[in-house]
Amino acid sequence: MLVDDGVRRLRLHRRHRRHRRRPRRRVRRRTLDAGGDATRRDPCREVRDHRQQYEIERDQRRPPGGGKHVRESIGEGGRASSEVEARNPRRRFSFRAGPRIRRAMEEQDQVVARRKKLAELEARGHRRFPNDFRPRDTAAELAAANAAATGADLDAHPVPATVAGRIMAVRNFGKAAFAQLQDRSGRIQIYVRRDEVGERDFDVFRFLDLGDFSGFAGRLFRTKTGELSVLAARVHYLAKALRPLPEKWHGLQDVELRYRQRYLDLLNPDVQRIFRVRAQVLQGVREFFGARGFLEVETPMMQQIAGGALARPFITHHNALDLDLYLRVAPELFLKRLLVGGLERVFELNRNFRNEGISTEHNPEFTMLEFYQAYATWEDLLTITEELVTGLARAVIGDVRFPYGPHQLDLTPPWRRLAVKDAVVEATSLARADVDDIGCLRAVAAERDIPLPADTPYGKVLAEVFEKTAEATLVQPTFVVDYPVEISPLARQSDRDPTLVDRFELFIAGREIANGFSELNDPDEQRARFEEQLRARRGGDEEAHAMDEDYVRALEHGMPPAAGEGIGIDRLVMLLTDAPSIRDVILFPQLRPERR
RNA sequence: GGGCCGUUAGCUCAGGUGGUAGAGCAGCUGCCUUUUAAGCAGCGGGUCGCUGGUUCGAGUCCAGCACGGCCCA
Repeated sequence: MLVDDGVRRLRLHRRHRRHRRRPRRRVRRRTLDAGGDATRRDPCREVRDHRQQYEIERDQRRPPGGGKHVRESIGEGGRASSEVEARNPRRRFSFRAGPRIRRAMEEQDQVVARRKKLAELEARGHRRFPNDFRPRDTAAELAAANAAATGADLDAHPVPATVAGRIMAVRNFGKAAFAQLQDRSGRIQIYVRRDEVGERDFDVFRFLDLGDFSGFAGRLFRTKTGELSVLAARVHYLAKALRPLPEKWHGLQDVELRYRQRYLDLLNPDVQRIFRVRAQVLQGVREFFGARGFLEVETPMMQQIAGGALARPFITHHNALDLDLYLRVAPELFLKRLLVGGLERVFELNRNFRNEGISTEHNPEFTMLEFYQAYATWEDLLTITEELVTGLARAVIGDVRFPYGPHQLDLTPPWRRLAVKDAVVEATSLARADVDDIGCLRAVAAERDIPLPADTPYGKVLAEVFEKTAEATLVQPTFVVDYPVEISPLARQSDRDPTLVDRFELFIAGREIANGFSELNDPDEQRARFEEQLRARRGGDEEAHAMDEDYVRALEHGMPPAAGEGIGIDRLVMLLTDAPSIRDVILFPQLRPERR
């Protein structure tokens, strides 16, 4: 019933399209067909005629609503599709795919060929997409367990093998063939001989394409060249790939396609490796904090006040409550409420969202580790950070020294400490005394076209100049310290200098990796800081922090002295995988909508 | 937001100065029972991102737009 309905709807759809397509088909024939009517291809045709004809056809093509949807009619079906339809009128489509995708598939001769083979399999009694095959072995396990076995050993004492995976390569000899099968562990070679698998299974193999999933049962042997392979006794068809794989040698190279169709990119083992490392990092972080008595928690990602960081939030809306909500820019204020509640050591490993530009270092959603420890100060965090990051490097790379792009990084602790102002001195022509002078800083800013509103406070000017001049020069791990209070509304003031806070940021390879500080737990001071931020916000600073009354109330109930830190997981994974772009370490990075 | 670069067959890429598009892989047909990007012979496959402009003629020159990349803000 459902299917019938779908088919009918589909046909309606097609009739519709044909309507709009017809004029296009005429255009195409005239301009592109090689052997067509000679008069139509006359190169001396009057241009004016051409233009007129074109405009008439263009207007016909245009749907009544306007010109926007002309592209719906792009890529008419042509011969391939009509032939297939004639041969197999009951061919089913995925009704979830949009008409554009379905049509694109009809056009490709490769898709036609694959559908035909699927039909051949069906005709021989195979289900379209069977799901009852269970592999017992993986490629890597077979290789590891039989690494020492010679060909003679394997022949004398047969080792059974049952594997499943995607067919990545076939070398065919007519009555025998070699195939490369890829499963989650890697690849193994399969040898299929007609006199071993029999006529029926050899037929199955003939109707398999590159990219298809299949299963093989047989025994291990070694080829002339010594490669461990499965001599198949049975061939199982498991799932058809209706579309072809990317080029077998180069893989997907088009960067846009790599991100848009990550499922194809992931067939490349080098790409898989990055995401295995990422998983290793997440697991490593959990083990690290679990071992130190931290509790993993989850706090709201939809917040009524987007607090905890100076950043522009995304806005969403809750219908039942008729309430605008923000996607969180940081979990900080909620994690510190947990300190008030007595949890003392907590961490959260989850996504933040910032409504800002997209670049090689910024994705709108990114993964952040934040952890908070009562009875600790920012200086305790430095050690924890060194231990965590070097531990991850050892686990993932096996060394604390490794290359990143053109740099050779050395994470051997202790890491350098550098005051913000000293970093600016190092990176500019300013003397140490000049850095205290807002005028001098502004001059540097103007020189480098750094926009600064007239009433920007000293601390913010300093931070801007630091960011634009010094950041990129901090290649080896460096804790930058002595941050100005104006840009740190949640951090505890320094006991030695009230214009500074007890805060640090970690830079590696010119990028901010971590940000931590001793927490401000004085509710009166916190309220004053929020009010200062409100003034900046009224002055036009969209990133200034909002007032969070409940958070102040929580502090009024008493928060233990504590220190907390955030570490950007994506950037850390970039370092550990030598990835030049954050998009390389995020499975599905945000892209503009696809338009064709 | 600005600058530079890219977009050609399903994929990877060629296509001096404008003359009507090629290769490899993949696909199809045939041969081949130990190959390693298997091999040999043949065949099919393109709105050259989109829209305009210049021109007798545009993949190629010009403009705008879309998407992507890099750099800058």
